[in-house]
Amino acid sequence: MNQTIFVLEDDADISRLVQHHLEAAGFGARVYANPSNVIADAERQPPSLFLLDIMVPGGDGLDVCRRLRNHAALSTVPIIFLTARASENDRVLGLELGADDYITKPFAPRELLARVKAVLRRFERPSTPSIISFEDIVIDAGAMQLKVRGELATTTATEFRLLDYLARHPGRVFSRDHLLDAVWGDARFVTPRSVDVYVRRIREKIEADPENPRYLKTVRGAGYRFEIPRPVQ
Amino acid sequence: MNQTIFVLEDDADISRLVQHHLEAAGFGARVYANPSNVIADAERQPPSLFLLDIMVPGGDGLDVCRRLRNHAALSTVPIIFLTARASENDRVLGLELGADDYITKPFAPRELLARVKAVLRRFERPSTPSIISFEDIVIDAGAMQLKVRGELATTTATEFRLLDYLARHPGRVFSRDHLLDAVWGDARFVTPRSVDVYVRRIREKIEADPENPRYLKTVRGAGYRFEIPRPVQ
DNA sequence: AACGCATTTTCACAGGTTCTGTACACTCCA
DNA sequence: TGGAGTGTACAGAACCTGTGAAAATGCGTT
Repeated sequence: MNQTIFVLEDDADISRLVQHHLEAAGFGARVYANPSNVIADAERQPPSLFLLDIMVPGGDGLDVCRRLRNHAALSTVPIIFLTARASENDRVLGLELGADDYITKPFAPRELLARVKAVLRRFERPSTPSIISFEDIVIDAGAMQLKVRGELATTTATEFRLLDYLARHPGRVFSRDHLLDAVWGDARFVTPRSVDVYVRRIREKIEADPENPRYLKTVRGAGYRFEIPRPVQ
Repeated sequence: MNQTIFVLEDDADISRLVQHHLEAAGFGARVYANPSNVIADAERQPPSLFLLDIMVPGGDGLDVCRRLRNHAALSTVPIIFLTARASENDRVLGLELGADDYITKPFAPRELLARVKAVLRRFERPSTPSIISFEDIVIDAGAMQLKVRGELATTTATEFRLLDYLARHPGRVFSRDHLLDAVWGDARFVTPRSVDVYVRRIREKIEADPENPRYLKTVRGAGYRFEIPRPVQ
């Protein structure tokens, strides 16, 4: 996961609330009270989504929206508006400027999260093929199923995500920290050594000889690599 | 999905908005500012739906509607009108000419999508077969009936929609959040745990042994999957 | 407006599975 | 041989799901 959301909101109470719930749901959240900072930061590191209060002193959210939509690199990042109930006009204006959804204040945290997730899901790029296969293993991400030498192998969710991630970038070495970030996602506090444990369990499931792995190789001092096996000579 | 929608709308802001949201929702969208082009194009490749602005310079949407309805090949394609707020008259006229729904401007994207989907659902051809069946259960979406091992089983609306959705994508794992989005729709914000409750009730109805489901499987840490059962060996 | 019924939603708990830190054994390389 | 890096076993913690029941909601009828 590891998706970051930029929040533009000048009311400290609300922004704290929003930040808290976003983070509790596993998102990264950065809160801004000032329109110009949002865009500057976003240029360096585009977020997955903007949550913009329509009314912010010093240039309003509508203005930010307009600028984002005309911004080459940021025009595809979805935007959700936070609007006060009454301002029907603003709302419509926001939607016409290309916002993707709006939430009227006051809002329930659950609604906030539901809308955020729904918009993110809509924008999620129609990803890589659901099935990737190698010589004797097949990874079906859509079905969350793993086949090894013809047999269905059972995996836990984390095992599957880790294997899937590695197998989708064959040949590349990933550090434990990187894997924690990519697979575990949320800013959990997990020891890098846990990765070892999962690697072992995956090897037990996919490798004919877990002691001499063909696929999931250790790169000493660096991390792990999923390797496309060369035919046994 | 892969359904295309033709949009007749001369206001560039609005048409961009509409196009963007239709595409974000997975539809193909083609925008026209000019009535005659719409019909010409539609003759070559009929869309799944027309979205017509009632007021367009150079022959209005009402006129297009009339011509479409009298057009042999296109008379069955559903039509939704976009109307300005006040013009009650236009609205009535549009519906009398055979439009299937209307949306008053200004509108929320959510409303647009909801209406588009609703109309498409109404017009859905047997292209997505109304009946899907497995070894010992038959789901008849048209009749909203469920048959289990020959017996008619009664279901509530939500139970049926959930089962239908899962069964139409057999083998795929869906998270609770995804299911809420797909089955419950846009208006409600319920706990993901509610999905569990419905799954249980569906199992009680379709599974011979609800404790060991053959069809509706739990994928721990991920969600649920409707599985095509393999013959018992 | 009030009522009853069916459906939907929430909640809390129990039981089971999965996750994770730790400790220690092992391997590799200088 | 020593030290850093890696593999493994294990047990408690954390998490997830199923379940029963109650509360809330919706809906048509009286």
